[in-house]
Amino acid sequence: MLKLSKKVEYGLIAIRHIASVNNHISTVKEISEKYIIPVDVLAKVMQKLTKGKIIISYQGAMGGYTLARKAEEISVMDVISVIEGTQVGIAQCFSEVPENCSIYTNCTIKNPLGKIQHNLEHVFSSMKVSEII
Amino acid sequence: MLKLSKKVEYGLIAIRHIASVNNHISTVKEISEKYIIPVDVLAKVMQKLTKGKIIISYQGAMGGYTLARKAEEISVMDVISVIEGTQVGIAQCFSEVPENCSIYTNCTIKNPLGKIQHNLEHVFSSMKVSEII
DNA sequence: CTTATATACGCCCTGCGTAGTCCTATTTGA
DNA sequence: TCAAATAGGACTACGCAGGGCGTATATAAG
Ligand code: SF4
Ligand code: SF4
Repeated sequence: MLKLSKKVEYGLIAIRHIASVNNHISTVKEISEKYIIPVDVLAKVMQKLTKGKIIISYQGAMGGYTLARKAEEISVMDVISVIEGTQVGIAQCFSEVPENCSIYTNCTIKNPLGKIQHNLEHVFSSMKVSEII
Repeated sequence: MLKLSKKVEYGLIAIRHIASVNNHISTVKEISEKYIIPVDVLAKVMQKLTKGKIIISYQGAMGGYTLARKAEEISVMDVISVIEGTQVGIAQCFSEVPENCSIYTNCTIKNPLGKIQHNLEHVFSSMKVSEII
């Protein structure tokens, strides 16, 4: 609970790696071997990051990935939300339509939790990839 | 992912309820009916909160629960860690022995994540139950 | 001393999300 | 044409969240 998924961690490691080699093109194979990450899992993470416009993919031989923008402009929050796909929320009513929660109308803590949610988002958004190199 | 468990939400709702009736004794039945919470689930949550010294239980007829200390002295973090039992950590290496993570030695992001972890703990610790009434 | 009302606590079931493997298609440089 | 890469779907194994049940124990009230 409250734990980041391995996919997110793998994504951060990969992005940090690319940034650390001055944004030179890097392959999944290279990264997965260096950090001992299952290659298929990392591959799909990279695909999501590509779709999320965080990295750029180059197909074919000599292909690989580079960052789509500067490391200072990529936040941990960006990475999480792109990989996770769904809206990141500390509670169901923040990540889906509120009415999905069966006790929404009776819930007395959604407002205070909203405040926490806001603070959480700030923590994740203010940490940029450039700070983790 | 990154979501609070229902148990934690139920615990917070219950504690807030007891605080809102000026710490008068409240029963599981009463709370579960008022907020439409499965009674068995709430019961076990209350038992954990009792063991964690956050609330006090009174057994037998006319029994129930009251807070063990003032609402200003109960943080959301207290509730989470007592209900969750295990150490709350944003990543495996923070909630269990670090060596459990197979890539611990190669991991380049554990330090920055540690900073986030610290900030997170601060967010949860600084929100007290007295603020959610 | 009996009964009704509580908490205490263990077992089990079900669904879903996570992590991972395998396989195939497509792109592209040499 | 071939080899190296990305793209992406199908499938499995496992653990945990959420909840349902059954039973034991404590105690106030009659
Ligand atoms: S409504 Fe209350 S209980 Fe339902 S998800 Fe939001 S916070 Fe949790
Ligand atoms: S070591 Fe790196 S990968 Fe392993 S848990 Fe800690 S942060 Fe995640």
